[in-house]
Amino acid sequence: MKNHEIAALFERIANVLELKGENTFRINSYRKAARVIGDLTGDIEDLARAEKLTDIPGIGEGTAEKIVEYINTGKMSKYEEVMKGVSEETVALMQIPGLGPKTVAMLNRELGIASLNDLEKALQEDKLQGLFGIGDKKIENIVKGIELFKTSQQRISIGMAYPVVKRIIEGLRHNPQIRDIQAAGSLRRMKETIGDIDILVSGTEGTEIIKSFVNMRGVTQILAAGDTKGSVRVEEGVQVDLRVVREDEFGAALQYFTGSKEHNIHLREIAKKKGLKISEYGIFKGDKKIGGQLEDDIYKILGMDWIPPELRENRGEIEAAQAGKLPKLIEISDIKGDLHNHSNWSDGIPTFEEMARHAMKMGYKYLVVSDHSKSLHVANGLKDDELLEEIEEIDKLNKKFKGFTLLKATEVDIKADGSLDFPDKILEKLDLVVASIHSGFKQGKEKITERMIAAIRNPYVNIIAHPTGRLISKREGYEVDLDKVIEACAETGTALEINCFYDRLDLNDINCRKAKETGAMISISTDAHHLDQMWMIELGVGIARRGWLEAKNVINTFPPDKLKAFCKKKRT
DNA sequence: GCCGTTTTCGGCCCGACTGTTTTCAGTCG
Repeated sequence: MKNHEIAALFERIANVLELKGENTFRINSYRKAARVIGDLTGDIEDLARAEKLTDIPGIGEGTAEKIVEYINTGKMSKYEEVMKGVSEETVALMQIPGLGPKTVAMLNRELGIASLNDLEKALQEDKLQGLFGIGDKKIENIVKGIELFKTSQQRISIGMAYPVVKRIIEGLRHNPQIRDIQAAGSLRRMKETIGDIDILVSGTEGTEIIKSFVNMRGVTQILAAGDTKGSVRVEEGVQVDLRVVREDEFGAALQYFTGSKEHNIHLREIAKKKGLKISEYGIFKGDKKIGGQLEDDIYKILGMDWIPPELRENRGEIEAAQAGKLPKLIEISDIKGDLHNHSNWSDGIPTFEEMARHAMKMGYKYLVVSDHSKSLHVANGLKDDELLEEIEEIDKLNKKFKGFTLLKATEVDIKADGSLDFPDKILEKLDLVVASIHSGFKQGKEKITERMIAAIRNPYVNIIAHPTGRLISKREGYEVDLDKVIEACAETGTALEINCFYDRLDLNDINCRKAKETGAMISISTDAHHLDQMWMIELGVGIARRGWLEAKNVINTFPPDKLKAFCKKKRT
């Protein structure tokens, strides 16, 4: 699948054209093309073969030709043409905050600066002084920008940002000057990584609110503290911005600061065609404000349904909302249990009983105990007889519970040759089987795909855990043909997992949507090794919502009997 | 480069801030 390669090429073309001062609308169309191709759920080569490329919004004749050229020859002449005389390093300079295309182009033209090294050297030698449009302040800002670029490039996982937001909102909620408080930005959209955290407040006495915000526990550095905006760094290393807006503007501001940028641009285009205007202050007809207190105002006035934040990525949600065809997204309250957890029998901390009590407190009807299997020595994987013993213990314990069941399971290793780490005659004694890959990551794509499909075809395997093996910003996943895996799951009645652990979030949103479209079921599970990790189910539900999933697509929304029937069906 | 319930040509999202200049370009979210 070449989707990401092609998207990256268009993104690079856009960056270089920007540096070269090309027409901004042309640049934006390359960016848009890059974005829609990156978001496609299908294979772009299939679309090219079917001559359907121009059906994709944002792809016209010109772009389609370039895609076809790349698919057929492995080259894109437009890309090679624009890259002449420009280095990637020069283009990368535009990522430094405060340096845009105009400044980078000017520095390159006047001083031959083509890399970060060149720029730092020129700064040391005071060479920027006296250039057109460059004053002392600008130089100071470039120095600061470089520092910022070096230190704070990384986005953090939503799992790290989420507790920070909860803490801040809890801490401020009781402040009498505050009427509404709500996280915005990519966190509200439940994106898997977060750049910085945006929190929006409506209320009077902005100065007072900001003051209590910047003096909160956990704040390590105050970056700004005015009367409408405060900005701090917290001990987790992330920047948090708090904005105070008027009550009658809260909805419009929330809509605006939630984004995504692409979603908002599309909405404003629609508004413009209707003779309206949207800004962070409201929705306007001429000079007259016709809405903005509620977020719903904006969508309603534009003639569409309110769109859940997780869908706001300009991936077709606006068209669906106009047609009244948005999915009824899964809610956290639909979840009846967690289907992947570890106890102190393998590498987890809690006992069975502690796990069960915690699950009941969360309102669950069932919880799966799925300890590791024997090959995974590092995780103290269970031997055959230990698993049989575990089954007996759980059976005994279950007699104590009413309206709740611990389900007997394993997270069985899919071994390097595709066989499973326990024989079928043991697996058949379990309520449910989770299977996953923990070894042989370096095998080729074909081999890994084969291994997985062999596991999927086993009649006892119900869930494939963390299907791609990626760890966010630590490790790429193993190579696997996920399309084939999804098809095999759909065909056999096997579920794919959204692993909720904050550095996994695997499947991701786009693959979830693909699974839904193909007809494969999903399990949302935490892979918790500790009771304090079971809350992460919220992250998984967020990813599921981003993947357009409804409760009916997710097996752990099923009541106990229906879940059991789902697992049994494969065995018959 | 894309796109069309005013358009096949002439548009293409909005507002704030900053630093530089002397009315505005560049950058950002």
